[in-house]
Amino acid sequence: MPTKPNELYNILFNKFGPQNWWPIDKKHHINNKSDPRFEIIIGAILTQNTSWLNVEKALENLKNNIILDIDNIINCNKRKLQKLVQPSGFYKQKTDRLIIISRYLKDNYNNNLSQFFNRDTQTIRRELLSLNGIGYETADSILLYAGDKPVFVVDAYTKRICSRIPFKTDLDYDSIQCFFQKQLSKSFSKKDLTRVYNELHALIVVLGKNYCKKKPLCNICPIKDNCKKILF
DNA sequence: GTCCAGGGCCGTT
DNA sequence: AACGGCCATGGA
Repeated sequence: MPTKPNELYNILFNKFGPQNWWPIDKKHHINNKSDPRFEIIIGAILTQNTSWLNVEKALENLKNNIILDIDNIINCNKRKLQKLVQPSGFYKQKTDRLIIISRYLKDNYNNNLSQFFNRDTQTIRRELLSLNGIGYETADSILLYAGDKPVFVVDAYTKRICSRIPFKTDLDYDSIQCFFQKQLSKSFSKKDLTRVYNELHALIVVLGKNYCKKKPLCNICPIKDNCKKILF
């Protein structure tokens, strides 16, 4: 029997424990009465093909200069915003993307994220994907981690791990997402799916960062007995 | 110095 | 549909 997603989840959870994503700065939002969901949206854009360490530097810059909310992104001088975003790389396009989604949320939802998220998941997803700079992974990260929607996020680590185990799925985004959601729906009750998708994606990132790297560390990998790609 | 990171867009086949 | 070039920074 080939390894299945719920087994991957169990192994990684037992090994690494709960990850409690998405990482946010709670103090900032308590002190300023700002919406932590917006920081998740910002972080999802800033982390596009970028290490989280660099994203943290940009988020620090932002929080040291402006309270993290929609209006402050829109009203901030663009050059200044670019300077703050710079450590996360691709800073010009990322600055534009922050402004685009902020404008969108202001113009269409009056800065009300509860109103934005309190709708059909696929409708929200289509809207996010229509924005320049929001692709599948960014949209789904926002839906899962900010919107608390049962949507499985596929990233480069997920694709790499799927190809190595290997799972019985094609390796394009939709195929992998569909595969995980279908399989995990069989193994977990509906009320647990959001939490499971949340944890599993975070756990996959831990595995991909530390073991299933481009040059994999198969000999010490926690899933080596459930994976065919032994190459150390 | 080289490689890589929690992608997405756009132009070319 | 699939692929390549491009966008940029900082840590390992």
